[in-house]
Amino acid sequence: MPKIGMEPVRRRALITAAIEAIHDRGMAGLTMGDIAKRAGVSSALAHHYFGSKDHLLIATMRHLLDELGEEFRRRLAEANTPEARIDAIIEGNFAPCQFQPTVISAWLAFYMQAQHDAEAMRLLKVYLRRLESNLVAGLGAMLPPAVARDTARGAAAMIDGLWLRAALKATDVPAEEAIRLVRDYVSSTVKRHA
Amino acid sequence: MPKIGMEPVRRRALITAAIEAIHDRGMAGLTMGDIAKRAGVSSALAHHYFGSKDHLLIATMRHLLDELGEEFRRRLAEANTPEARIDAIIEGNFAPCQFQPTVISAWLAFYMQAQHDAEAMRLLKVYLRRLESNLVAGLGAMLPPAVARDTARGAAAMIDGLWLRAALKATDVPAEEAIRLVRDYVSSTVKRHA
DNA sequence: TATTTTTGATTGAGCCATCAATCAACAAAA
DNA sequence: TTTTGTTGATTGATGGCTCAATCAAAAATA
Repeated sequence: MPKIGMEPVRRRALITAAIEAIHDRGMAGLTMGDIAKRAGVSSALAHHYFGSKDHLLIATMRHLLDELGEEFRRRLAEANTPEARIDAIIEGNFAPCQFQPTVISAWLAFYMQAQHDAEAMRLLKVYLRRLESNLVAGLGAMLPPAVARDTARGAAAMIDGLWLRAALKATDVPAEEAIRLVRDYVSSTVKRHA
Repeated sequence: MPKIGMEPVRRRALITAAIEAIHDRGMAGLTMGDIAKRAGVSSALAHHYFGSKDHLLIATMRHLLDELGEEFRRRLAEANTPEARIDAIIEGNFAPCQFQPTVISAWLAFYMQAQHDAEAMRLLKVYLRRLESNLVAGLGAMLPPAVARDTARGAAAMIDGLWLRAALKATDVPAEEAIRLVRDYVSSTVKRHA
């Protein structure tokens, strides 16, 4: 019973399916057929909407960026003090909808892809710059510029590292603990320079 | 002009070639033919020595682990104080031979592979545990147990995150700066608890 | 309202290229 | 001549992508 206006629904479903497929097949074993099957459609339809596997992947990455960006926007809108803004960024990174095995795997794949795909690299830099500038903006109000930049880099690195580790569940570090670790790092640096 | 005793030479060359191929083709575009060509041999020879693509990949991962382990061993052998041991671990992670785009890409691929490959996961856990226990061992002499564990996790995460960022050269963070960031984090935590 | 036309949604079948893996054969050292 | 090193040719399977055809809803027309 095909209805009209299916395009956005299918695009969404295929992107979600791609994220899942990346998670449990890996980039090497990723096929359009598998993705399409997970989305409940034929592989031909996936090609119809995205043109090619590469395009679907790029769209998936863009989706990840958008979701995370939206998460930040929501939280930053309610943060009034510099401290609250820092917390918003830290907690945004570990929000339940982001801090999931499938999503983390997809981000990992994204990082890999960026090494040999110019568009992926471009998108990734958007994320990196946004994260760092958000952190610097918050920290700038509490620390000397040089220290603020260092701390932003350290915190950003710690966040990414905690993501990486969460991907494997090798050492089970739940979101709350991750948040606490980054927060402690930042707040102790701020206190030291008070 | 085939000589005798080629096996270790070929194995080495193929593994290095695999690391390079992963870096600039990605896991998706990785082929035995490409790897073999980079190593200057036929793809048949790669199969002859490794049996299969999977085996070659596992051997490559094992090689990465061995190299890093050796780096640690060398540095830890000359470290007498707890402080020196911490430094040895931090600096070992950013040693020139480790902190290279190709090697970092391979580690990234390794992380991804671990999500759906049991052997890769097993190997990766070896690395994670070794890093964390080395850090905890050094920090235990200077900090209360709970704080030592947290700091070890924070430092380990920061190290991995700095690696991740170095992979892209998006935000150019040279080794010395990375080392300084992690060291500052650890030393300021130690001072705070002195 | 009934009928025709149009159009978006969808797929099965299949082409074509690629690639992992195998094999038979050959060259050089021992 | 046995062993080790090596390759080109081959194959079987797989997967990206195309295409012609179908189907059902919407729009247009009578």
